[in-house]
Amino acid sequence: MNLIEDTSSRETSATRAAYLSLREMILVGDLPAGQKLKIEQLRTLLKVGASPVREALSLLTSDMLVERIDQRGFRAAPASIANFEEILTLRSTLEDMAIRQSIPRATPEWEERLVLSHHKMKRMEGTETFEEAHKSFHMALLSNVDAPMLERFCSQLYDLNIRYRYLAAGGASYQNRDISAEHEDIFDAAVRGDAESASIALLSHYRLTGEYLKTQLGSL
Amino acid sequence: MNLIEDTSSRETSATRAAYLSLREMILVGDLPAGQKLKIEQLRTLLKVGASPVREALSLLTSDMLVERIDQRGFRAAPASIANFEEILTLRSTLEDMAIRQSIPRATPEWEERLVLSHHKMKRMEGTETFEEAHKSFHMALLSNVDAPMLERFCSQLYDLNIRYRYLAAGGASYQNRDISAEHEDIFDAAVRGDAESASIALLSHYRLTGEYLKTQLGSL
DNA sequence: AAGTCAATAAATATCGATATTTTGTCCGAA
DNA sequence: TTCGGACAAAATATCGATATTTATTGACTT
Repeated sequence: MNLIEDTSSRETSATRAAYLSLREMILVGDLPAGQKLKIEQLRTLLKVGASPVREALSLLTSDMLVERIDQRGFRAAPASIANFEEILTLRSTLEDMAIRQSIPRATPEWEERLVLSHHKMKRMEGTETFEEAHKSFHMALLSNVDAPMLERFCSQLYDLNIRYRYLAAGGASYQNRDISAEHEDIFDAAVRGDAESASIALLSHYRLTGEYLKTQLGSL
Repeated sequence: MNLIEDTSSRETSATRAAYLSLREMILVGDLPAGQKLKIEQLRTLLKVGASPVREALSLLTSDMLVERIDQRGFRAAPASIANFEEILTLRSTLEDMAIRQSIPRATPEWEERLVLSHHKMKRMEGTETFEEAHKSFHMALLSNVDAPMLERFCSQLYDLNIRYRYLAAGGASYQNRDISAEHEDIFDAAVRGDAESASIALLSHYRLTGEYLKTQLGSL
């Protein structure tokens, strides 16, 4: 009897499931930066064998979220102010490059993607799925660049940055800024086809967020 | 009795050995771009179990030398002119950034590293270890940048580029250029502390190599 | 003859057990 | 007390076997 996949069937491989779980746990801080990641411990936590766990951890080294020390296992990538600043610098350079390539190639489909993701992001403000929508918006901005590796780098760096947002979230998170307005500026310039303004607004957005986060990250 | 490691003892883990072998095979083209990489086949070739092979392949996806398709195994990353051009563009941007940070931070140690690697590279001209020395020289130029991720990106992109050199090596490899002189220019500017000139010379070196390689890559 | 579906073959993914290496601890000698 | 060094415990790395999934073949229907 071929049971229709309704409840318990596997959507994907155990490795992929483990990869996604571990990644999320590292991003939000359930697995703190620098922590040793013991195979056996994760094996029981994720209810899979050692092989998928090891493979997932190996894949996470791609994303620079996990460090692998030969013969000595894995650990969650350490966090530091210096690392945060490097992420910020690289992100600024690469996203600048990407958005300046993306906007001039504007197509109706791209504009629609942009409008939609911007709308969804505004709708999600304050909810727990905002993070996801926020990333979608930022990636949509760059999604028209015909450069897969550049996109991948930007996505990686975006994720690395998220971790620091969660790390900073402990402090009083009141910000003296109107973030929606910043997004609006980027969005407007992009739709208008003004790559120069869009890039400036985007980088300003990152710089301001970066400076704010740094004040909250004294603990590092 | 603690036998000194002389013949058969393992230098490192099986995974690391497999990783290095596979990487080399992909770089030089023994495993052609786009080819399916079957576990069993590699398992017997490398004389290790399936786990280290899978783990090595997972690690190689970090380097963008291997693609992983869930539930459908691995394949050597495809090659194309577009990919080659993207590598060239990213490399130019990132190495420009790196060398401009690296040179102003010059220290005696760094200068010595540079002099040494440059000397070794000249000595190796025409030999089979030239590739290695060439990479060492280029990495030494950037090695003074206090930005681990940037260094890693540059190193990755360098390796990706190597593959195209091997792909192009079939054609008549006569080049109407004096490559030693180009290296000399970069080296002199770097030692002199002239980041601007060094960057210009470096990027010119990459651009010229890129244009030459493109003429040899018609087959893609 | 083309397309579909079932049966077979091949390859991937995963598990459980074991070997190897690293880490931690305790004891004795300087 | 401290520094090594052996022993014990823990964790990693690896293997071999098996379960799942995907790819292939070939008969059967239209």
